[in-house]
Amino acid sequence: MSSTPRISVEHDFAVEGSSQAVKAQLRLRELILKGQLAAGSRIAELALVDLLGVSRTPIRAALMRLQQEGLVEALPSGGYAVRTFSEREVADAIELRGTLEGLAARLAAERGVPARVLADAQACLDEIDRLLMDPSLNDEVFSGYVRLNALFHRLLSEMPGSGVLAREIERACSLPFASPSGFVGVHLHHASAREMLLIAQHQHRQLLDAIERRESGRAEALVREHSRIARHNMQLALRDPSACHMPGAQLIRPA
Amino acid sequence: MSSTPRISVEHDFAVEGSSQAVKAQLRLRELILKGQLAAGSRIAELALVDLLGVSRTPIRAALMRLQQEGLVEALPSGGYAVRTFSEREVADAIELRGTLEGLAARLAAERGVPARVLADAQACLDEIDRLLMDPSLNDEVFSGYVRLNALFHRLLSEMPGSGVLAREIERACSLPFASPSGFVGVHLHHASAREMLLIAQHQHRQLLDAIERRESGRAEALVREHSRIARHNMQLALRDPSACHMPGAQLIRPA
DNA sequence: AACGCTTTTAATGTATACAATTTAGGGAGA
DNA sequence: TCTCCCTAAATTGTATACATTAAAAGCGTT
Repeated sequence: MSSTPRISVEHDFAVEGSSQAVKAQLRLRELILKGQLAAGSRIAELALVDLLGVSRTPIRAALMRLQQEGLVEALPSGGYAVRTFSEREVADAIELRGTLEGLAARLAAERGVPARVLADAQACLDEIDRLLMDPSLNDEVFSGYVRLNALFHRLLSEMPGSGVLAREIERACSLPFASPSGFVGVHLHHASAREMLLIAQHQHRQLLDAIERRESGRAEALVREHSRIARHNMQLALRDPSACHMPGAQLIRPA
Repeated sequence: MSSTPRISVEHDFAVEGSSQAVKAQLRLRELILKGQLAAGSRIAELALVDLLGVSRTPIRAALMRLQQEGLVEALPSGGYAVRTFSEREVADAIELRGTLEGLAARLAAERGVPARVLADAQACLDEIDRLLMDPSLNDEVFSGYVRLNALFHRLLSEMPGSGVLAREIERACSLPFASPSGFVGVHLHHASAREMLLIAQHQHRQLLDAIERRESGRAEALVREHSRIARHNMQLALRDPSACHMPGAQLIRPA
């Protein structure tokens, strides 16, 4: 890459060095996504005190934040429960993300993007190209793709220079199956695995081209179509849940 | 109206009968929007204890919720401050709402809308028509318009039957100047006041027609154009701030 | 007089005790 | 046996005390 990405991915070691509330939030999210808290079940705060080793105050703060993220829902009688999602809700969340990213792409094309950000995005796509030249698609290559794909989408959300929109997109991506890299690993052991990534990468290239040419309508349409891949992958994953080892997949209740 | 609206507007008397945290949230929001807490200033929790008469615990909960609403921002050194908005941020928030409502309109047209909801929306528009027949446009008529306009947009957000999307739209409307009725009172003492409302109402009618005819592209485009009225009103308001008595207007910092 | 350091003050983050509400369980009655 | 109600346990909501950290004021030095 031409420059160091300014936004780093969350790492587990970030759990240390922050406030107890943030620690609790990260640990709780991990517990929910790994399925260690039964989907749909009530979350007892006292149980988390023993489990996380912090008092109820930061736990309550973490639960409120996770509610805003959408991972837990507030019960009418008080307290929280691990949220579950219907197939339609997942599809809607993906559609929502696609629409928001489409808005970002349109505004980026209309307003113009700083050369530095465009260069970063180009370098990110070059990096993905380099990865996809390897036909083996082993786990290392794959996790590299996931990281770079997330980076590209993050750069896209920053292109219009709108904090309001960037925050909204980040919110929409907080659910793992709504995020750009959510269902990307569905075909991993499937023949069409590499093909899908090549198609997605082609859309990445066309999108960046449209933004550079200030073709806002084309940019928006491309992003929306791009999000359909995630939706397609989701439908595949629900047909064969065993092949889907995405964190949080058990939160999706079968139809 | 043909049926009682199932969603009521927030009333002040709802402050009683809820939890202390909700009371604090509503009271705090009122304080911020009325400008009783200086824009951009830090919010001392202990000061709110005296001001609101509740302990710090529900106050902290309220502040976290208001942060998610966007009215306050977390300071890096801890605590919160009353948030301020640039003109561009306000414009982006309006554009965001327009885009989300556009998605709702498109999905409503594609999926179809329950007859009951459509009837409610029609009745709501009829009611607005009846109001606009009065050429005087006094305060009572005007506040009635604001209420019915908010109701119509609420019905729109529910039309696709997507909780995910409805929640997101509600979030986007939580900022008063991003909400559908935010800047609607700008022309109140202006010659073009009634004209603008008539134009907006025409767009309402066309939108509902498009949704009923399942013309999703038209429906989405209409809603986006509809949101441009709010943007236009905002620009008018910033030219003549004295005429703008919208709650929270002082949170917008001049360019 | 201006800058920097130390000390003091005040504010937030956290833990815990208490109150109020909810939920589960058991017993009496139909 | 099922239902309803009443009691008791458990859980959440709230208040408050404590700890930790940031802000501010005062003092000394340059």
